[in-house]
Amino acid sequence: MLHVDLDQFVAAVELLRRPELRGLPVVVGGDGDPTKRGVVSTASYEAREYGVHSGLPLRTAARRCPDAVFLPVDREAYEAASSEVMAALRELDAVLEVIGWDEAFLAVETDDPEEMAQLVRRRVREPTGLECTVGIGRNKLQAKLATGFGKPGGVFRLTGETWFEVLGDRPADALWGIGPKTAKRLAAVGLTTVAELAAADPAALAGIFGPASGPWLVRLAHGRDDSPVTATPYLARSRSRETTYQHDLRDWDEVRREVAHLARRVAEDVAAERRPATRVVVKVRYAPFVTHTHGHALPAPTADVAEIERAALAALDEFTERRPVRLLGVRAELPREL
DNA sequence: TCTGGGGTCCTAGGACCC
DNA sequence: TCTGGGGTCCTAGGACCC
Repeated sequence: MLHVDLDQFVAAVELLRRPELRGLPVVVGGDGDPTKRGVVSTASYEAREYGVHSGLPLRTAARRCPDAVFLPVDREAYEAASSEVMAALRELDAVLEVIGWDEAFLAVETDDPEEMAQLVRRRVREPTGLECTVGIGRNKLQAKLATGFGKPGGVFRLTGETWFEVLGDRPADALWGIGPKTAKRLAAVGLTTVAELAAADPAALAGIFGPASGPWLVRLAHGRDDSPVTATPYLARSRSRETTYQHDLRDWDEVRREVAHLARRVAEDVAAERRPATRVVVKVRYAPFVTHTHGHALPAPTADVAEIERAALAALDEFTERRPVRLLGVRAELPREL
């Protein structure tokens, strides 16, 4: 299994069309104005030296790195670049599973995976000008984790034999699927490293994390993963639109108008899927960042704009608090099969 | 550090049914 | 008349990922 991950993808796409910015700290996020509400999408390696990283508030990024060049997010440009990369990968003799804008798995049959990985890097670089890192593993989990050790612009292999040597002493949240919350709960029961988690009793963890998640955490720590690489086209389970407002909304009539607007945009996306929505959910984040959702199954599946808008407004009516609103969102759920 | 936007999957609790 | 047990569906929230 090969895991291909583009290096500083969003920033790299921007540098391709603005070569004069090469070598400078570049931060892409929001509408490019670091005084506004928004977070960093991607920071160039130069900006990362200043402690700027994805998810950091733009205002904080500007404080840490005042000389950085701030650029607005240009989704279409990244989607176009992503399509070029995936098209190049599709030329290879392998099963390709796209897992994001800038990431994919390749299942290959080869005696020399390192050579294959270097071929992948060339095949991406030649048509696109973009650099990537390739992780090699016996399964997707190993390959995905290997990539982190090859960054940037390298190749790294992880196997069952080297797994604990490389990862055993790392914190549990080095694993793909363990974040800060789970790491904290694990630490509370004395499990801080990957090796410690691997040695834990799956049944005991089932009691803490649930019947599926508990045993899965232990398998994860062993680097076990039997999920296949699937080239089957992706079928979205939901479509959503949300907006964080530059200034909190205080007028509930305006809140209603905004929800109606988001609902119509979601309905357009749903119609484009050529599948009806089965459920509509409204999200409200109040000014102190407290977030709630309300939603209902639709009486019958529909892609009708007016019905989805009506369902969203009905869900909004379940919110009785009239405090200032920071974010509104509308999500439509789609059936698993057509 | 006043914390985006678009997704996925899992869990818990209540309703409801037999 | 103070109260079983199993199954399924619905809803809200949590956690994680890119």
